Amino acid sequence: MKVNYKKDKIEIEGIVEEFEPKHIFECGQCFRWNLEKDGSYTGVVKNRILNVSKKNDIIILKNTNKEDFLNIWFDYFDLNRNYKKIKSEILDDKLKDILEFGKGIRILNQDEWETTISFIISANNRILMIKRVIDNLSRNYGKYIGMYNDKKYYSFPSPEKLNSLSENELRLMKTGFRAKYIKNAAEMVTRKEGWLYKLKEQSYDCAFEEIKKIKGVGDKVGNCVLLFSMNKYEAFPVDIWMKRIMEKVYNINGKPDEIRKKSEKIFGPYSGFAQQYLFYYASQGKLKENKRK
DNA sequence: CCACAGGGCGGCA
DNA sequence: TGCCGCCCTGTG
Repeated sequence: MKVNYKKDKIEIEGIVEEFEPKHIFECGQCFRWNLEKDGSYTGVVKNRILNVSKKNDIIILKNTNKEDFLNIWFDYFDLNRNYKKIKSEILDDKLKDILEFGKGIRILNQDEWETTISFIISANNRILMIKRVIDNLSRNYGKYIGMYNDKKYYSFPSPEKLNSLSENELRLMKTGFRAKYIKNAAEMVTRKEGWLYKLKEQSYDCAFEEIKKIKGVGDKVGNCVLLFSMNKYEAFPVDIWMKRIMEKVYNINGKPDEIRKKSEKIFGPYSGFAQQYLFYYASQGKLKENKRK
């Protein structure tokens, strides 16, 4: 991997096979990246606005600088990890097409708090709605960061800010029955200072048990938070799509936790990566296409 | 009007 | 423990 720092952008060469913006931002792990007219993606991470695109096998980061690349983006995009190697570890005949379909997926290292709230919102919800609710929260209760391409951007609201809101105010953001869960999460994270951020250092089992103490965080949401913000790659979120694809491809069924344990036997320490390729494939409707053939 | 979508809770056996 | 009705909201 080679990084070139230019005046108005940063160019990354040599990882194009393992970095596909569309697949990274649309595989269901994040909700604050949006497609621009020119095919690039713009997103908000903490209090930064970043634009990502790919041209001629070069990854281009705009609206940033070297310092932020080294301090934030390198870790956020998981650039220290060899995805080619991971894919070769989990590759089998059954996964061949699935890994090819989702080529260039990377698992982002996202903020624990934002990820927790985002996936509480995801319960029994659709991606478009989830994005809308997160946008409502940020626009109304986050901090104004600045403009990019004539659009205004806001940070994700802090635990303290959301804790200061009433359940009804949260409902006005179209959170629905999840409002009380968000309120509970904000209370816990505000009250037990540092609690949420320490989970990253703990074992999967311990972190899983802890995160589920938040109302609205069950097995599926908890696994998402651990996988997408706490480097717990044995996490294996099982939703309806994962049930479908694990049954169809591996003939595995049962309760979510049983599916997770059986999957770990197949994929080992790389379960979380395998999950992301499988989920993306299934949720994009590729399961049905195979059925017709 | 009804089904249902990327779950989880609480009540009840 | 395990099952089941219910929950906000938007879309078809």
